[in-house]
Amino acid sequence: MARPRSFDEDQVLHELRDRFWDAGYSATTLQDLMRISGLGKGSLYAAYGDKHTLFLRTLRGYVAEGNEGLRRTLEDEPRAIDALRKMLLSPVNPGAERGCFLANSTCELATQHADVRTEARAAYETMTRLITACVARAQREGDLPAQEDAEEIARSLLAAQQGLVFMGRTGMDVETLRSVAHSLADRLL
Amino acid sequence: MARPRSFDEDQVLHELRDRFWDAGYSATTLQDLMRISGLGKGSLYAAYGDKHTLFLRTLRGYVAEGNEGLRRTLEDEPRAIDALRKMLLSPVNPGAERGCFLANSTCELATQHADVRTEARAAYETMTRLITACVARAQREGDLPAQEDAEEIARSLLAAQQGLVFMGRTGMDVETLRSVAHSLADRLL
DNA sequence: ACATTTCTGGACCATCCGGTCAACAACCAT
DNA sequence: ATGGTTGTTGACCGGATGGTCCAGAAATGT
Repeated sequence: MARPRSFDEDQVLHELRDRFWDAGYSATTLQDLMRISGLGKGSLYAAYGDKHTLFLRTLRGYVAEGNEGLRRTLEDEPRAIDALRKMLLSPVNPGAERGCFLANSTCELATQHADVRTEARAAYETMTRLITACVARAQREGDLPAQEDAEEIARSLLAAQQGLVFMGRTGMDVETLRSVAHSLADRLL
Repeated sequence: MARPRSFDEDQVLHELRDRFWDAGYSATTLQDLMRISGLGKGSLYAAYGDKHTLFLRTLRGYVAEGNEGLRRTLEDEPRAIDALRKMLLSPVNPGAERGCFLANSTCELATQHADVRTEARAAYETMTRLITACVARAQREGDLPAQEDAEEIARSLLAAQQGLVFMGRTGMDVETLRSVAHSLADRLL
């Protein structure tokens, strides 16, 4: 039929996402996107639409991957309590200063872009559901008190985890961060 | 000697801060700042320096006020445990979607502007010290186990509080937010 | 080989950006 | 009243912005 794309759409999307992640939405210019992808303006617009649409695609891709990763983390672990602990400790890693792409974007754009707010809320509701299921499993396995509300515990865990993500974003050193994470895990689980 | 300022420097600073708060740094233009303050470009530059310097002044003012407010909250309450509870619950209010100016700014700018990162880290260290002192008081008053590390508890509380601030920023409805906050308070205090 | 269709790159556009500057206005001390 | 000093304003600047568009390149099916 016709000439095919000369680049891998998903790979470019990942590279551009990294830029949005590190620089934020407003501070990322079309020139940045061109330089990083190696594509011309026309190609970018033809493939992804305008800057905001492109951004939303990278964000949605990130959320989808994150949800899938969380689901795997929570289901693969033999003991649910260990999975929850792993989830809570996940913000502790050498790349913590980058924070979370979704969280950064939410903080930057939530007031002005309703679609980002919607995306964020949906993502955290999904995560809450996944974590709630895992909490319920931990209760069945006898590792968490069965009389407590599973969703309430899940939401507390998620909030605590987001707090850790944020402390990482401030540049808190990994050792302190790890200590706080363990402390929270001990108190909440 | 000469002509005095025709505007209140601090009041203008507060108005401009609100704009940075809601729109973020990059998305706030000089035109916005002019429109909101009612001042010309020259006046803004003469009074506050360039955009970034002006932004840092609003941020530092916010941090200073926040620290002072926290200090008062923690010291005024007769029982330290009540003060800590109040602190943890403070992100629950109708204006929660705005989030925290410092947190929003950190998420947006931490990667690129070292001075914002520095400001954030300093602010959270100060808050940690204030909270640690209050935790120690709660231990002396017999409301928290005395053998635990006060700073560790303080950091956990601060992280949890920041997590709540963030959940508010996502637009989580106030009732759910309050429920999570109480749940965290019950588990951590 | 060719025609068709799509992709590609860059020229082009109007607008807006942050920042400078000089002319003018307002105020105070004398 | 006047002079000196500072504040204020808006015009102006070079460059960057996001976005459009078109001429030509490239790859496919025939």
